[in-house]
Amino acid sequence: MASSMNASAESTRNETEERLLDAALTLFASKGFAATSVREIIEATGVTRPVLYYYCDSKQDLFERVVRWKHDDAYKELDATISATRGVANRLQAIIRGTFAFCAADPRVPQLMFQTSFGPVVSELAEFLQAIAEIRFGIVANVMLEAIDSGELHGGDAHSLALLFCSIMDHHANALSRMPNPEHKLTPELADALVDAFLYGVSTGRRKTPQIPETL
Amino acid sequence: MASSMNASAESTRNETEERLLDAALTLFASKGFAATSVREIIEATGVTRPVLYYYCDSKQDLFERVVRWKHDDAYKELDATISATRGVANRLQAIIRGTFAFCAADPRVPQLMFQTSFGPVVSELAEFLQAIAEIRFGIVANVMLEAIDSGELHGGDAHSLALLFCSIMDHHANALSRMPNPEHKLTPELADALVDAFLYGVSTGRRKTPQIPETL
DNA sequence: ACACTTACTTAACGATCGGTAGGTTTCGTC
DNA sequence: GACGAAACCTACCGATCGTTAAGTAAGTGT
Repeated sequence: MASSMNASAESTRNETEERLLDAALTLFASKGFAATSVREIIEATGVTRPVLYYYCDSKQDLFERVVRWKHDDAYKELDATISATRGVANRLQAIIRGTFAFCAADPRVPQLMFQTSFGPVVSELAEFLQAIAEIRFGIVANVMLEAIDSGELHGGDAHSLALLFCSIMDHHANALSRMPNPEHKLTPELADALVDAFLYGVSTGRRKTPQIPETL
Repeated sequence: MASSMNASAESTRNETEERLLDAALTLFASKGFAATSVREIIEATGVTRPVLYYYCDSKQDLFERVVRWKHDDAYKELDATISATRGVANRLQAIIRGTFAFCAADPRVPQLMFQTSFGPVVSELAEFLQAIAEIRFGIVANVMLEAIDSGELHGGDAHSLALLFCSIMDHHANALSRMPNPEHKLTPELADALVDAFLYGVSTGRRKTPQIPETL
């Protein structure tokens, strides 16, 4: 006892609250919303149940805070790198490198994030998660739009190309973060190679322009 | 009642059992394993709870049967089309067209299938689902291996290229099957365009060969 | 007539779920 | 040293969970 001489007290967030969020992140990321009980979360944190409800309104509220917490970090970084970069190749490289670095640093993040877009629908959370996902997608779609307008890209509309690029990026981030040592797999080298594959394809044969139909 | 004069009575499967599996598919696909209760399943089927346990050992057993049921259908079709086709472009086209058609015919299938690989880990099911996923991936990886050996593809090893292709195919199948009217979106035209994008890229600029590092 | 299987029923089991009422300690402020 | 807010506790709530015991009605073979 009396061990928590925490000098920082950064922002208004308590140390207990932080541990609660962190434990919730771990469990929600690996087991999902429905399969994770508040009892598991409080046991992992080392507090009693009313403490959790002292900091959060409900299990759902806790989940949303965990998602927003990590998503906001990722989103800010992404937005900053894009406005500091010119040219579609460089921008896509920045996006995917940043995403990989973020996911490699904490594999729980992609595991949480992607289960919300690929996993089962949690009806209470659907609206909230939809909005979160659209922010991210919108950023990429904007990059594509500018690149089409400037003649750097072709083969589909901005939405289709964004979906294609996010396919590649997200699927790799997701799949590799679930394997052992994701930090050795989600490398800048892989990121760059995937951008090249997106831009130039992997065929040895003569070039041909894809015509992706509008998906929206 | 008495409306279901189903002539087939195929195999040994009872009509009640079939309805049970179908209701389970609907619910597991949309809400996931943990969030779906056996009570919901039996209510949707219109039977009592012991009937479910008459046909299945447990909730887990029911889930595995539902997954195997649909997966086996998809897998057989896939395997057949590949061995009947030559050349990587044609084979990939056959794979993705078949997958899209299968997903468009019943959007519950991809929703169930992908939540098992991208969704939260259900520890009791992890091993079973891992094996299922590897069958599918292995088929694609084999196609890539042959195409690399024959000099049709470059830019990475078979495993990496399979991961890249599955990224594109699976993500589109998943995302579009969750939108309204998936049957109008998961079209052969989209399938073909995605194969082209995989092979030739979407850049207007000069060609360049990607070098995807090994991810395994 | 009897046994046996198939396809169900009603009624309940213990365990766990999310959430809370109400009391206690700690601590800065006046 | 009185006082309220913040941070926590014990103990319990009703609801729902997966699962089962025990019984029944209808057919089927002998």
